[in-house]
Amino acid sequence: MPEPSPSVWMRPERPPRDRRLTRRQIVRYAVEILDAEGSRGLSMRRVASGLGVTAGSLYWYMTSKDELLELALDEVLGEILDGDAGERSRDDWRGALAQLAHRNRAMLLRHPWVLSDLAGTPNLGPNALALGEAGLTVLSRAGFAGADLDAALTAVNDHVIGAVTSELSWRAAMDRTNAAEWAEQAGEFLRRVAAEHPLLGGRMAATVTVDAERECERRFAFALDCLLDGLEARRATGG
Amino acid sequence: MPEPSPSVWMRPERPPRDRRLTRRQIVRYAVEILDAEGSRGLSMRRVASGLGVTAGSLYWYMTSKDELLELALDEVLGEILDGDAGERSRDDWRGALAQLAHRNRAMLLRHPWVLSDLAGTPNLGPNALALGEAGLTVLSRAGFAGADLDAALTAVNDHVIGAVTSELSWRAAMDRTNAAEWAEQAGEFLRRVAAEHPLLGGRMAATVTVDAERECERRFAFALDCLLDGLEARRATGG
DNA sequence: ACACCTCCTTGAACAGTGTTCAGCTTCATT
DNA sequence: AATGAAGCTGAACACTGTTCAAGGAGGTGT
Repeated sequence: MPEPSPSVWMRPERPPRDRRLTRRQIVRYAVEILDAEGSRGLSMRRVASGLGVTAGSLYWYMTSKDELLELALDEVLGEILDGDAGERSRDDWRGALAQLAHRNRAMLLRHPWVLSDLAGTPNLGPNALALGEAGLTVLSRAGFAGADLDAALTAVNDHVIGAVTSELSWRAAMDRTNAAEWAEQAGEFLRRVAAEHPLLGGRMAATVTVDAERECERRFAFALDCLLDGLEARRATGG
Repeated sequence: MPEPSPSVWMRPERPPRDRRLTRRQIVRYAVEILDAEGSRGLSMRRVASGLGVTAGSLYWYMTSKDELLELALDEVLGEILDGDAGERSRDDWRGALAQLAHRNRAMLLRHPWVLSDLAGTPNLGPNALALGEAGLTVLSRAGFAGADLDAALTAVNDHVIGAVTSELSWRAAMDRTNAAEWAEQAGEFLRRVAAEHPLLGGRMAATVTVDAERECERRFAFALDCLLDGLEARRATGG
C-alpha cells in the first residue's frame, strides 16, 4: 500500500538552466500520442524518443508516468475555457452553464483517453481550478449558495462525464456489431437479444437507422435540459 | 489500426470436458484481485497462479486480457439486479428508477475499477442487457416511448456513471491534500487556491468540515432529483 | 488391452513496459 | 581554469501480454 504522494501541483517545477526539454513540451507531445493512439499507445520510451531523448530523461521533469497523465489531463482541461471570456451574458445562467457543458463535452470527445484516467485521479491542476471557479461563478450569480452551489455544479459536470463515457462505450459496441465480417454473428446476436429483451430489442432496432452522432447530441441536450429545469426550480430566486 | 474483433458475447464458451478451470471461476477471481488492488494489480500471471495454473492456460478460455475485463465488467453488472424483483411498486416509477440508480452507484463504489474500463469498452453482456431492459421497463410504464425512452434511461445511467467517477476523483484529491506529511504544502496550496479563486476557495474550506461520504450521497440524490423532476415534466402522462 | 484423438496445460520465448542509477557531458559561476 | 550542479545516457531490473511447440491426461473405438 503506497503512501499517497504529493500532487504535482503542490511542488513547483524545477528551475531551468540548460534544458532541451520543458515540462510543457513533454506534456503536449504526450497529449498528441494519447489523441492519436489512446492510453495504450503512450509509453515513456515513445514520448522520449519522439522528443529526441531517452526515457530516463523524462524522470528529471516528473516523477512517474502517472504524473505525466495528471499533467496531460490538466493540459486538455485548459481547452474548455480557451477563448471564452464567459462574461458576455451575465444574466443567462442557463445558457452560460449549457455552453460550459457543451465545451466540456467537445473536449472529452476530442481526447477520449481522459475518461479512463479521470476515475481515481485527483484533479487539482490550475486549469481544473479555473474551470471550477468559472462554473461556480455562473451558478453563484444565478442564486445558488452554500452546499447547493457545489451540488449544482457537480450535477452538471457529472452529466457531461457520464454522457461522454457512455457515448464512447456505446459507439464501441456499435462498431463491433456493425463490423462487416461478423454480420452473421451480429444478426443472430441481435435476434437473440430481441427475443429475451423485447423493449431493448425494439430500441436497438430503431437505433440502426439513426445517425449515432446526432442521436448522442440529442440525448446529451435532453438530459442537460432536464437537469437545468430541476436546478431552475431549486435556485433561490431574488434576494 | 486493428479490426474490431467479435465481442465475447457473440461467441459461445467452448464446450467442456476435462477442465480444471471455468470461465466463470477465472472471472470471479479476477474481480477479487481488481477489487483488492485495482486495475494495476491485475495481470494474467497473477490470476493464473492464484488458480494454480500458468498464464498461457487462460488463453484457452479467453482470447485476451481485454476480454477478461469485458467479462469482469458484466460479472459485477449482475450485482445490480441481484435479489431485486423490481415488481413491487408498479406505479412508482420515480422510486423504482431511483432505486436502480442507487444500486448501480453502490456497485460502482464497491468496484471502482469498473469506471476506468467503461470508457471505450463495448457493453453487450447478458447482465448489461438485463439491466437495460429493466430500466426501459420502468420508464416505458411511466409513459416514455420512442426516442425519449432511450434518452430518459441514458440520462439516469449517465448521472450515476458521472457522479461516481467524480466522487472517486474527488476523494483521491482529498486523500492527497490530507496526507499528514504534506500538511504544510497542502496548507500553502489551499491558501494560493483561495487567493486566485475566491468561490472555489470558499467551497473547499467548507468541505474540510464535512463528512465526505454523506456529502457525496447528498449531491448524488440532489442531481438525481433534479433529473427526475425534468423527466416527470416531459413524460407523456396518460394515454 | 491397446492405440487414438482431442482437450487442456506447460514452459520457454519475444517484445515491450515503468523505473532506477552510476557515470558522463555541458554549462554558469567563481 | 576550476568547481559544482543540471541534464542526459545506457544499461539494468523486474515486470507485462501474448504466442506456440511440446507434452500429459482423459475419453472413445477396437
